[in-house]
Order: sequence, then structure tokens, then C-alpha cells
Amino acid sequence: MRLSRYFLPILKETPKEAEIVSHRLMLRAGMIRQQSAGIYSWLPLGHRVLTRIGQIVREEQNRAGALELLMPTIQSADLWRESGRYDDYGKEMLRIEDRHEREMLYGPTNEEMITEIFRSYVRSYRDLPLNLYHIQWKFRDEVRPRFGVMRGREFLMKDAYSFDVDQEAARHAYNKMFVAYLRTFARLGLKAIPMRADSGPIGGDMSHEFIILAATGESQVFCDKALLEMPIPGEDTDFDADLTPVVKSWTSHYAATEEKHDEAAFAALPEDARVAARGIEVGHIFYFGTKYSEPMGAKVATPDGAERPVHMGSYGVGVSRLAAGLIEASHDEQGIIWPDSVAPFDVGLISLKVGDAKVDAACADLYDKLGKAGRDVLYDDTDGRPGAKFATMDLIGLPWQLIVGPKGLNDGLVELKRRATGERETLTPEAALNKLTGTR
RNA sequence: CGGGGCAUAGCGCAGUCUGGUAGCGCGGGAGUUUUGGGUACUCCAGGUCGCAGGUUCGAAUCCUGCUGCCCCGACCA
Repeated sequence: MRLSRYFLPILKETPKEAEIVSHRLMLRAGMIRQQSAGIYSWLPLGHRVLTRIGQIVREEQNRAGALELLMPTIQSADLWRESGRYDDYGKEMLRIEDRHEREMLYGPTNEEMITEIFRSYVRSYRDLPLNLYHIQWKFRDEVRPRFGVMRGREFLMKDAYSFDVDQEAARHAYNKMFVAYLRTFARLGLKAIPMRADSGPIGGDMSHEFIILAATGESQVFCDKALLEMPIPGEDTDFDADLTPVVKSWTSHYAATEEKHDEAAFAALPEDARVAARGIEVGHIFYFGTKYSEPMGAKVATPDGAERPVHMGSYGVGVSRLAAGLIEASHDEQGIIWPDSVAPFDVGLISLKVGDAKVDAACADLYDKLGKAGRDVLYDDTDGRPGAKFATMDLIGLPWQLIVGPKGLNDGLVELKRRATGERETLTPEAALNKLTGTR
């Protein structure tokens, strides 16, 4: 993409409403535009990031055997009356009325709807296990939205729902998502730590929040340092095999949010193993048994011939929140530092002198070859000052900056800068290409 | 939902106390200059001063009501 043809409304100054760093940087980098309290438009740069995060989440859900579908944002109040949640949910639910004066709502979550889908087709335990998910916008009318997309009212979430014949099978479904989440967050370049969460009356030990560590996180968390160095299950993980050992290894170390913190247990750890940090919740998985299947009549025939309500769990990932969470976890004074896996572009190609024949030709060649090698390139072909160009690239945080100017080119050289480390390297265009198109 | 605050040009702000017909910086346009880390200068465009009433010869400024937004707390993916 040529910057001259792109829509990248950079702000030099920080809008005053932005308090936390991710919100400031998202506004300054032209990623989002607030439309109303807690409601945002995703501008092209932000949209790319959102899409890439969603894609990684999707790939890992699929790998774990979950099936993607898409449910609507608008739901009928009747459905929620079946579970009893229509009256329980309170003002956080945005209730609306259609032209026929039917009561509708903008879904804050989809347990009822997925249960309705399940019950109308599935009759036998032979069709289980089943895990259905979608990536869809949700709306929760938070009293006080804040921190940009970190805590908006409208947000993009991946929510998966598992259906199993009994609790034991449901545990396996739970473990699969547990492992999928470890992989997902690792691929996003994040250290995410599963922490025991409140599971309500049914969940038992089957409820975990996945928390990423970031200096500016919203809540205090405590954990064993060992969790930060734990190996991530590989691509070749067999999701049909028993995953209990993996889950056990992750849950056997101390990890707790402030609410569940046990000072004594934490103090029992060796001093250098105690990590007290700030965290951001980016995922939540839990088992809730027959909470919805029972009242909504989602039953299957079991091997012994009886009909029983299915055991369910649900598994959320805050996709739009992750965009902000990633920035909280990875930025510096200059701006965002995207991990390679979610960066809106792989390379920022900077022409230091637009109009100079040699520079133009070298840039065009590099742009072309990088594109053909499958790299997303943002080519700054605008007629601006070098300083401004560098500042913009640093702000939007592309992993690599390839800098082409007349001085270097006279010696047949260009400069390659790694955004994360600030390392610069002067090399030939060919060498730069090799480096950028080698391993991702 | 309790407490506090803000609303003046695209963004950041001054002007409001003490009423007299709106200004600065950044950004945008034209140009000169500069040419490897937000260059300097000149000129230009851009505002129903959040909305509605009221007071007054005259309201961004005083009064009343409303709306939107932000911050702290409680709550939450």
C-alpha cells in the first residue's frame, strides 16, 4: 500500500480524553475514531489489526476442533425469557423494540441463542462433542465505558460454546479450549497466564481467566515466575488426546488475581519466583453444566437410552480488547511496537526523497519484490520531511522500517531498522530483501 | 449509579471572574526555504463559541433548563 493512497489520519497531539497509553496511541495512529461513549469506528489501520487478531483466534479455534458459524447481533427477548436472564440481566442489556413493538435486544452474549440452535437439531449423544463459535460484535451498556476499546460498550468477541454428554466429556472440551488459548495468546506475542476465576455455583475448578501482563494493566495479579517460562503446546498438539497433563502443569503453579489472592500461599514461594504485576483479562473460559440446557430443553439421548440435558461451557476472547491490550504490553515513548503476527503491515518502506529518480526506482523495486514475496508493505511515498516520516513509522509501530535515501543509495546501500529493538543495519537492497522475505 | 469536571477552528488550548461582536500553537492549502529524526519564514482558508430559552442597547462571557463527553469510585470481556 502506498501511503499517498492510504487513509492514515495521524494525530500529532494527544486528544485529551485519552487517559491510558493504548487509547492515546490508537487515536494518534489513526486506528480508531470514537463515535459515542464506548463505541468506536475502526479506521483502516485499526481494522487490519483487528482482522489479524481475529484470524489467529480463528485458526486456533479451528485447530482445536471448534466450528465457526455466525449468529446475529440482534436477539429476541423471548429467547432470554426462557433462561430467565431477560429479567436478571439488568441495564447492561441494550433493549430495543422493533416496528411491531416486539421486544428485541442487542446481544451481550449468546448462550441462549446457541442453545436454541443446538436443541433444534441435535438429539443424540452420537453427535457430540460439539463446539460452535463465532466472532461477533457484542453490546454491553456499561455504566462507565472507558480506556478506549479496552472497555467499550460495543466490542468484538470470539465466543465458543461446547456441548457434551456429561461432565467428564465437558472437561475435555474445556481442556481443549484451555490449550487453544495458550496457543492463541502466544501467537499474538503475549504472555497470558491462566488464573482461577469465579465460576459461580457449578463450575468447580473449571473456570479460568487468561490475563496478560502489562505495566498499565487494570488489575493487580500475582503468580509464580515459572508460568512465564512455561512451554506453549505445539502446533502438532493432538486435541483428541488427554490434555489433562498440560492443563495440570499450568494450573499447579500459583496464579491469582487480586480478588482471589492468597497472601500466605504466595509468600510460600521462593522470593525470586514471586511475580506481582498488573494484568489485563483477555480471555475467560468456564464450564456451566446444564444451566441453560436444562431450562431451555437442550437434551440428547444417552447410551443408556435416557434423555439428559447437555453439559455446556463457554469460552470468550476479547478480540477488540486485545488490540488495545497488545499496545499496553508493547509500546515505547515513540509509539506502538506491533508483534510480527498482528502488525497491520510487515514493513514500512520509507522514501527519504520522493522525486529523486534513483530513490524512486529503488523504492519501487523493493516495494514490488516485497509484495511478490507476500509481505504487506506500507510504502511512504509522500513528499514529506524525513523526520516526520520516521516519527510516523515509529508511531504506527510496523515491525520493520526499510529506509531508502539518496546518500545511502550512492554507496548502493539502504537501512533496515527493527522497530522493537531500535537496531539499524546498513546493507544492500538485496540483502535487505533476503532478510525481510526469509523467515517471518 | 454516587462524586467531580469539561464543552470556543480538524487537534491541543487562551479568552468567561470584570459583557463591547473571537485569538494562539499544531494540523490543512499556496509559496519560498530546507533536505537522513516532527526545518524556518510569508500568505490563505477554516468557528451558528454544545443546544434551547432568558437578562441586556449589546452575551463565548451573566441566569435557567437540556444534551454530550471525560475523570474518580462501585461494576464489568
